[in-house]
Amino acid sequence: MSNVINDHPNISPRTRAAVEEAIAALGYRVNLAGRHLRRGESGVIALIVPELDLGYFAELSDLIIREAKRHSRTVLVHQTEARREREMAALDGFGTDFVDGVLFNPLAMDDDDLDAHRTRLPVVLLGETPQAGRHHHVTIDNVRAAREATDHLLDSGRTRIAVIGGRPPGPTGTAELRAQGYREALEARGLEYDPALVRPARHFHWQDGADLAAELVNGPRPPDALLCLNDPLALGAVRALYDAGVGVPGDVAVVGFDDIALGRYSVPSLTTVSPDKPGLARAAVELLIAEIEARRSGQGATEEAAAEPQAPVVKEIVIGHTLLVRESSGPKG
Amino acid sequence: MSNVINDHPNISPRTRAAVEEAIAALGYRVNLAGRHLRRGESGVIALIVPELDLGYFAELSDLIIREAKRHSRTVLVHQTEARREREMAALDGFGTDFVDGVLFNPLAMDDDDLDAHRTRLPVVLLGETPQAGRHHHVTIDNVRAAREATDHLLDSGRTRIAVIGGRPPGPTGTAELRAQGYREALEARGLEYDPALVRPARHFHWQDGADLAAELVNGPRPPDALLCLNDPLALGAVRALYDAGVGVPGDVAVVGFDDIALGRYSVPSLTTVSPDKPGLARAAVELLIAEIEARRSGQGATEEAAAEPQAPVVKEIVIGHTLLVRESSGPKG
DNA sequence: GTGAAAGCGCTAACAT
DNA sequence: ATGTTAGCGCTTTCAC
Repeated sequence: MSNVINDHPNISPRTRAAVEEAIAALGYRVNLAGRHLRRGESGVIALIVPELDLGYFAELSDLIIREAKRHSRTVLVHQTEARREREMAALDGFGTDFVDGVLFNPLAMDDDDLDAHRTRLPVVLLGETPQAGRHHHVTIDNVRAAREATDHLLDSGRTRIAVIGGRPPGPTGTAELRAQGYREALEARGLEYDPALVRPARHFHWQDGADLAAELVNGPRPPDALLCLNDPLALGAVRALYDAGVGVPGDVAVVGFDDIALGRYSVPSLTTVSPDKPGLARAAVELLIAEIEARRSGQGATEEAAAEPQAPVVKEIVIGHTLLVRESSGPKG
Repeated sequence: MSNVINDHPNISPRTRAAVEEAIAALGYRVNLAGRHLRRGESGVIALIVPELDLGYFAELSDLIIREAKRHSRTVLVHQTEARREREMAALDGFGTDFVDGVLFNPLAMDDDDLDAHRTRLPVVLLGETPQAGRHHHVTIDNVRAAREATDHLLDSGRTRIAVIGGRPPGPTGTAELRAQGYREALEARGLEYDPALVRPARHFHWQDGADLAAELVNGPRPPDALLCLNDPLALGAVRALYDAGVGVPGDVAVVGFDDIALGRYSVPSLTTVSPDKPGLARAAVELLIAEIEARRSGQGATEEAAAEPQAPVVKEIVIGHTLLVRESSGPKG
């Protein structure tokens, strides 16, 4: 069987035709197990995300799967529920064994965890801007996005803006970066930063948004705007405000992040920061595949080069974003 | 290396300990490619669904992945966008090659397609009640569920109930079965069935729900209730009614199907038919794995048995459901 | 330009 | 109870 040679070298047209006919006649299909064993590459990449039903990750997964297919790869999706142990396990454990590389959107693991964690696989990080990463990563400019969203709220006359899902500004993680953008926007106008307005969320789900919004509006000095660090939090908040008889946007404006489809159809429709998801999917898949191929050919190259611990070049790709202004941040009433 | 033998036969405790220590010391991990090639089984099953960001399928996928992991299997998720060609391709094409079996939720393919389609892989169908299936399937009782939902609307004083996403009652597919349940509920009370009230949807998305609801309430004889065949359609409809100044549930009641998380937090919260998703996930995975194992051992058994075209026993498992009554179908105002 | 053969890492059958 | 071995289907190298 010289048929497999088909893929690359030179072959006479007649033989090729004959072989192709035989293939069709016998209904032959390559056995991926054999190929995988021989090549050491399965053609499968893993995508590790917190949770698919957050909307954002469902949409992103879809785009990544399509993009991977364009490159003849299959995608295996793992969910971590944003739990640190599960993120660790997904990077290294069950299900990672026949995968060529990993696209990873960490939520619970921080920079230190990531640095400490040694993986034999190529990894591309999504949605974070890790401080001193050993891995490539692709992300939006979270600080700037949060700052723009906050500016938008300030421009529309809001003065007490709470952050739902925020954590004190710090070097690590999406939440901190967005909180930092928020703080910068306040400082640029000489406004006071009130830590009481920044409320961390554990799960970034509807329920957390609802609970935190209820707490805030029932508190001593209620806010007149909510900067919610993702759309589910924002939609939960909207629901809680409705229950509390608080008008949106009349009494309180609400802004989210991620632009999930539902925000367009909710009542009121949701103002949100929309990352360029197709761009993100494309960049991430291409970066990962490049890394996989680099390592493969890198191995065969110089012995000395192979002795190096890791490729030293870490790429960071910043994806564009847009603030979509919709009903939930309309004029104060 | 006798270590691999570990898995099954008898071995002395001392040797086992020694081998395990060596494994730990060397950081050895089994190579799945080798195992796959040798065993002819990859430990991966495919899950083929229309779209993850419909909420329902994201939640279901999550449950199925968990369930599969309990059985030491990994799940590969494919999306078909409810397009017939992509459903066909997913059953047989790229990405199916290193999979031991398939869980398939068809939307576009009908009974005939399914019967015509020959797959070498074990298949379990989800969410349908195919007429003369060659495959196992697990589903809810769609006729009864739709009938209960319709009864609920009739009980609350509604008289003109439209079906969004419905297709004329017929033997095939979820939509037809639900429409049939709707019709039965009407007939049981001697009410007239008005085909103009049954509106098919192409995509079962928010937008379709919004469009169809708008059409209906702006029509000559607007309905006072909407039976929407999934939750996204229902949420889209709610949004369109709000835009049209129609009160929910005051003027029009809305009911959905599938119980996606968002329906609990929407304004108003959504009455919906809630299938027992964990039960569905469990039954589906167990059925598929049983089938995979049956075929594997079946091959080795009698030569004559292997000559039979297909195992003749097709199992149908019916999963429970509940009607969750929430705000969107409250009293008429 | 084409065919032959070795070997990827594993498991199941067999020999010890 | 343990060690040895053949061979799963593919790709790559090498000989023709």
